[in-house]
Amino acid sequence: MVDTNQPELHRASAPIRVGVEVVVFTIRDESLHVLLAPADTAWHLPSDLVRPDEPLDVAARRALTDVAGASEVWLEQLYTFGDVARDPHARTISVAHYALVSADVVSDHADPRAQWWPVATLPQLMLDHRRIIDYALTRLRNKLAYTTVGFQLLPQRFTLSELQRVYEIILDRELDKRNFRRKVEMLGIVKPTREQRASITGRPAQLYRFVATEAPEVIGAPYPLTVAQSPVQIARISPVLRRRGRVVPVSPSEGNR
Amino acid sequence: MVDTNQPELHRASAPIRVGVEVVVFTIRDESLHVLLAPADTAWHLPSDLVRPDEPLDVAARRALTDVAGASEVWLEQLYTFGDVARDPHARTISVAHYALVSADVVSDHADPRAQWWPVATLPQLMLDHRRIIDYALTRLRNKLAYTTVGFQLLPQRFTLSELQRVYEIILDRELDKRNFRRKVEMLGIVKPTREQRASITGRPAQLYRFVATEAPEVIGAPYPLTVAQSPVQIARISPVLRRRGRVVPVSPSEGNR
DNA sequence: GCAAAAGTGTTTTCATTACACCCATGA
DNA sequence: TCATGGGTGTAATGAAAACACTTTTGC
Repeated sequence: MVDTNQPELHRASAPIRVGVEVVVFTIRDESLHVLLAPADTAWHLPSDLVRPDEPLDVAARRALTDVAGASEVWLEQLYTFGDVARDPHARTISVAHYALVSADVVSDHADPRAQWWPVATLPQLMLDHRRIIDYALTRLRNKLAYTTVGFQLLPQRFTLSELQRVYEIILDRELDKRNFRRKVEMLGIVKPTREQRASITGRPAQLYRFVATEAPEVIGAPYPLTVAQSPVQIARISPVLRRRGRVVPVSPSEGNR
Repeated sequence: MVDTNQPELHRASAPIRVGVEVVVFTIRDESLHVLLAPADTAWHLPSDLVRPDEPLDVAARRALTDVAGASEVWLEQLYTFGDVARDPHARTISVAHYALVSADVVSDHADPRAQWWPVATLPQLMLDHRRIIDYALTRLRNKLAYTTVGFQLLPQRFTLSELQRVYEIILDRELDKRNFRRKVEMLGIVKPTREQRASITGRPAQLYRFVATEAPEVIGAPYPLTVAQSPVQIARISPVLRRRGRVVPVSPSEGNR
């Protein structure tokens, strides 16, 4: 809150618990997976309560590390879920995050019971975690089209075919090889390395690395996106209009573009 | 949080305060304004603490109503600011929202000391409220280009020139009248009414109303944005690439597109 | 030599842009 | 009649989409 100068506006500090949840995405076996940990009757996202002396992202990174092992991964705040009844035990608001990891980063989990689940066939989930995953997936699809987040799902060096597969898997749609390569080339966001990768069969592929682009700030950091936007549209998203009334209940904001 | 089945993962409930803040935008005098309330030495956003028995959006709407009077307005969650030091008095995380209101809706404030400030010339602000406004503005600019939020800043009936002015003011750029009208026409998101508005001088203008479009869900609601996206691009945003490293600190996620 | 994946250009289509004049009204 | 804002169409540009064959390697 804010108005420490206007104590009359403030009510007694409320016993609301603050937690973080992390939807950890990776690509394995040609499909998008989410990391889940088992509980008694259902699975759940990596999560924890926020400590009084730590920022939200640190809590999220800790939750992630406890389950996945890795912590040096791309992480972004997603949305804050605060329904009164979302956790029947105690009023708990959850600052949900999502993370993207390369399959080579987290092969061995810190929590051995944790498992990767394909987003297409998720198990029974606790509380509102299904909804959180759905929203994270929506956000990921959106951001994939106008940012370079997709690279976070690949190792440092990758082939253009691998990059294209990332896009195809997440967007769930085939892309034209030549158009894709021309676009990536034109954007100047990859650079060939001196290495090639021998494929199991067929011609060896050139290995590329991701290369940072012009603008001063990092995707995922909002405030510095002062004026100019809309970078890196690799795949056009189908133009469908959305309906919309005049007064709208607040709910997970489509998120941020 | 989640794992009520794994109490060992949980730490004692933390004394963290949960607040909401609302960036209320409107257009007046040909520029975008934000509603602020005065405190001793600085101005601040409408805000309040979240009560244990209310959802976040209800708290936000209450904070809004207390200051602005109106409550039947468009409201969306923006981002959750949770830096440890953002409020020196007590650890307080703030679930920031933004609201769009038509100038005709809030002429008389509930709090008579509240004032509209042009976003271009804001006064001294409390805590991190400047940053919250900056981010809300970024989000608004982004969403304006691919959603129909802009209509929330207009009364029920409006002229196409008024609509165009909304876009020009927020995007801070002139738009071509014919191109703008063709686009709006093509999108089918406005419908002429039987009324006209006599302008102070010159030809009377046709009044239009906003009309909902195809897709099943409401903008601002994320999870139902299942697959298809990218509607209503009224103004193209300049194509600038953003730089991006591999590991990114979490910060106000550009938000959601 | 053949199976398998890598790599490479051109044409069509469509949306965005740029651009200038007539119309209806009140004073 | 004139000042003011409302209203209208067409051509040029540029990005996205569609489309098929050659190359390199291992076996």
